Amino acid sequence: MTPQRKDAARNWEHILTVARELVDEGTPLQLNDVARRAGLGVGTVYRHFPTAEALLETVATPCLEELAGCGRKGLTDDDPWTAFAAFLTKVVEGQVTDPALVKVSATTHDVLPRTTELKTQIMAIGTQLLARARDTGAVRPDVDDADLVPLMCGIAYATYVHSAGPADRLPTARRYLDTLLRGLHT
Amino acid sequence: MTPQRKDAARNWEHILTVARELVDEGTPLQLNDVARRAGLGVGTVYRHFPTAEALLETVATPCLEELAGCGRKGLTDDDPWTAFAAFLTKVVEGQVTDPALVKVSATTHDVLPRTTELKTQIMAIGTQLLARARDTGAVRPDVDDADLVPLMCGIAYATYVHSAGPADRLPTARRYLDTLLRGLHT
Amino acid sequence: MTPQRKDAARNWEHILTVARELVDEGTPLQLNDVARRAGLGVGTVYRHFPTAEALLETVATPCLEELAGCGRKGLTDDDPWTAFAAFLTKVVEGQVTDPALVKVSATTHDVLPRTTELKTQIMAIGTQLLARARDTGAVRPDVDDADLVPLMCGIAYATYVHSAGPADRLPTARRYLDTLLRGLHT
Amino acid sequence: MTPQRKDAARNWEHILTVARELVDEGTPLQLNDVARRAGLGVGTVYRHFPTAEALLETVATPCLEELAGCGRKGLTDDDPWTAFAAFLTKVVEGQVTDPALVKVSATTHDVLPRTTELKTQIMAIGTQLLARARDTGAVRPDVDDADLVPLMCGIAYATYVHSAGPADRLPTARRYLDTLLRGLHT
DNA sequence: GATGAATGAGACTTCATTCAT
DNA sequence: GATGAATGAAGTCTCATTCAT
Repeated sequence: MTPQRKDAARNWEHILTVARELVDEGTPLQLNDVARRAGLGVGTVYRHFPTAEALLETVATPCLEELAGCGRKGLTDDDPWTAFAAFLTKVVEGQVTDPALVKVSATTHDVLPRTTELKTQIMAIGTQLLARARDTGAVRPDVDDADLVPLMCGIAYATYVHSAGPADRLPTARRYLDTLLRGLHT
Repeated sequence: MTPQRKDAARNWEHILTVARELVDEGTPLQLNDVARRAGLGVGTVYRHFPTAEALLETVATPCLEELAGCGRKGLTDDDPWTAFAAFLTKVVEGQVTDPALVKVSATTHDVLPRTTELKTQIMAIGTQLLARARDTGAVRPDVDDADLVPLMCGIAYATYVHSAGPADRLPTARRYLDTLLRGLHT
Repeated sequence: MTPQRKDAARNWEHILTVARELVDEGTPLQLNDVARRAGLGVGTVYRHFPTAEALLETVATPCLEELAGCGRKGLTDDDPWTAFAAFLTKVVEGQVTDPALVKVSATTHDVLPRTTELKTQIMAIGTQLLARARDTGAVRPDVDDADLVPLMCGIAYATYVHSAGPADRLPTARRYLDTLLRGLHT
Repeated sequence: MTPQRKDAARNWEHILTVARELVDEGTPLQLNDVARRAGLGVGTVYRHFPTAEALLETVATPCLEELAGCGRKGLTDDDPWTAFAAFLTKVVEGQVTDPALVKVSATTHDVLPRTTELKTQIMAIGTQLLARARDTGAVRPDVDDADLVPLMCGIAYATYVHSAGPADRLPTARRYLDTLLRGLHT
């Protein structure tokens, strides 16, 4: 996936950096835009990322990887409920910090295999954490695995609707998640 | 608001019907599109609805009115918590039945005065219902008035992310809201 | 030309008043606009004035008539040069006071017979005043009748290019005309 | 300003040629029109010239440059009055040969920096030539620098009002300017 | 590989005019 | 006669994508 030639690799990185900036600004990702800001030809951007979705997913990939990592660590945590809650907190924090993550999470259809793979892993981890917590009787039977991602997206969305600026977001999101978790806890 | 002439009134209704369909399909409202589907000239649509937002808000208006009505009735309910919960349920059901409602609710800036008026009413009702419930000690202090709309939008969003088709939506939304309400309840 | 029925006559007047306002504001004359401002249906405006040009010419008519009147009086003036200069001054003052006049004067093709008639009269008067002035030897042979209207339009145009607002216009136009007249005088 | 690639340069020239034709025909410059006539996509025209004004100013640029050049030469002329008169003649001839020039001159707001620069230069030259002529006592104090551009535009406008076709224009304009100059001369 | 010019569909909007009521 | 709703051509502009250089 990562190109061979050194300059190509440099371009690839640069495009990603620019895309990250645009996403963080809330600007819709347009490949032309990215190219202009990156000081590259449109064609170059298209060569590296055939569609805007591909670019968006690539932008989101590191965050997805980090979440997967956190989740894996959480699986070794002794207290199932704490592990579960901590994981969801990570997810929500990620989504609220990174608009790319909400978009990618909310979609069923991915364009990059890597995205699907990571989303599957995260789903699986969520499923396990939920199962473990449920086994200890800490979780009510109201939700199942398929609800986790939607609920996290919902909290992120609520946060965006509520917040004036990026600064408010983290505390708001935590507050909303806490309320939800209390609802889930036995 | 509704025009006087019979043919104009018919067109107005027709445009609204078509817009409703598009909204329900999830298609972004474009006035040209509406015109084409309605078999009307673009100008006609623009005459009735100067912008897509105006049309969207008009589509959402009946639902907003219904919600306001329900809410007013809820204020007379004896049990504050039940009234509060019932109102939020209505709101979420509305949003999940009608995508227009989520969009209109999630925006701060309205183009129709009527929309602002209704949203203000609904907000006021929510505020009162929340205050009454809180006064009886039924509600934790985690949330305040400004959280109600975002949370309802969040639940609707979560529902859309989760659901395969419109059919799943109502039960899912209720389930999510119930969980949230349990988190809010003392 | 003037309609029979009293209400029709009233409408006719009203349309004209509104059109006058728009012209004075520098707004391009649009029959829809006129109708809206007049609180009348478009159809009514169209009935009275089939085209924007017809309306514009009608707006300009009183000024044209006044100019014709002034000119006729000027023909009886004893001093041919003074009469000539005074007439051109009137014309320029009219054009600079009334944007409709420049437009109507600058066009060859009129839509109302009355306009053509008045423009012809004014032309004829200009021709005579010029001839009389020339006969006394007061005017250089540089210009002929066909130059009078263009030159007056040119001065009006120069004035509009120069001026910040309507207030500056009259003195500027007079200054420009004086210079021109000095150039014409023997 | 001119693009690097050969085909792009060709298009740029072609667009300019077409625009020139439209301007000469008296057709208002519309980018769509230009594209159609040039057999190019609209986007191509927009890429080269973001607005109709930008295109119009680019069309006018060569004439403006030539005028600036003439003016600079005129500053070295021994006879201030002749130099002044000759410069104004050039200006008027330019405006009457090229309708773009009148429009660009009559506007205060330019979109291309180059246009502003050239107009400023020409203004400065006019100011100096006028000052020099006035210092020798050759010019009446009736006009000042701010009148030069409006007066030239006025003469051009008068010429367009007068003339049947392009052929008449040059002699007419010269005649009008001569008369004006006589009015300015001591 | 990199470039960025070209493309043209399509969205948005305005407006002169017609014609049903 | 009066009304104003309807029309749709035409203008403006944007943007995703292709392809010649």
